[in-house]
Amino acid sequence: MKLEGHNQAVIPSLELETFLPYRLSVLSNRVSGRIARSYEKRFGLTIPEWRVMAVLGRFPGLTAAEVAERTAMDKVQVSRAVARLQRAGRIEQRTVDGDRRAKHLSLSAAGKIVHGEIVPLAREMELRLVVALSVAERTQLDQVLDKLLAASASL
Amino acid sequence: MKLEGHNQAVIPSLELETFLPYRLSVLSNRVSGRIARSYEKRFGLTIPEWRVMAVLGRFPGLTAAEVAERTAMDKVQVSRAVARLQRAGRIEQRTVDGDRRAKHLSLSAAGKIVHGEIVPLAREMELRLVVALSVAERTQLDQVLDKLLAASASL
DNA sequence: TGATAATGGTTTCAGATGAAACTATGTTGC
DNA sequence: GCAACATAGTTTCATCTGAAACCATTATCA
Repeated sequence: MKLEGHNQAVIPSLELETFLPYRLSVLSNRVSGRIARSYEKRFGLTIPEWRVMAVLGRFPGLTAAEVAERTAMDKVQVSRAVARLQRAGRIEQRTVDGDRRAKHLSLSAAGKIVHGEIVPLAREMELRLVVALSVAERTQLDQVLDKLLAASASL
Repeated sequence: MKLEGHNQAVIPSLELETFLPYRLSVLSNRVSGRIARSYEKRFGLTIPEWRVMAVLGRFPGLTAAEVAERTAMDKVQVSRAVARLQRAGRIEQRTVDGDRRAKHLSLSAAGKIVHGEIVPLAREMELRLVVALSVAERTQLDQVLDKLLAASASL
């Protein structure tokens, strides 16, 4: 005997607004998009280009493959970003004897200047986001993100 | 008098691996990508198409503009996703008298079947992610995400 | 050695994308 | 009623993208 007041089958539905992957996606797209627009306007940089610059600012001399690994970009993206950055004179490459395939990349003087201007800008954006959180919440967020990132690696 | 053991200027650098927007982006791309691959393979659906189906599964009869609003997609994306879904016979549209511009969309019978198969799959992916967290952490995550989403809206 | 495989990186090709222009329908104010 | 504007949705165009094919160099090993 049915207790429901109707005979419609219960369809499993997905509430996007409470679905974690969706929420992450909306948040991430908004934040990255916002930051990207600001340096796109000022320096004509795309997100991949900026990522390459960010990582080279910290680890000069990486090869394209190493950049790809550290930025979670694929090698095609890196190759194209590097090509554009070079045309714009923002990075330099140098071949180390031993392996003539690998290009060791680093920021040029001009690139360092751009890098130096964007970093505070990016940090400010991050700050504007986390001011919404208490100190305790920021710690929680970091820990939870660590765990989720680890879990996501083995999906 | 300098205390540092070197005279190199301190260059503000950005540690991508601790930079919140970056971490969010990596996590989100991994998760969405993983889910997307699974329904891409089985049903040939793209992310925008799946999002449209998800929201129509829950709110049949929405117009394209309303779908766009609920999914955080733009109207072009929705228009194209709808076109493809229709070609594949997964949604239906109906014009309500009153406004002949608006198309009210809903899943077709075939669309409902696909929808019904993907939802558990998506939920399982979400589950595989959050099992890495304690119950308390899940609550924290939800609250923190609420706050970040609100903050990100006014960046 | 020299053949085969592996690696670093680039190019090609076909499809995806977003911004802006466009078509069609509705609304507003006179 | 009708000119001007707003809205729903589509199309166009130029650019971006990822997968696979590709080239060059280095490693493996019979």
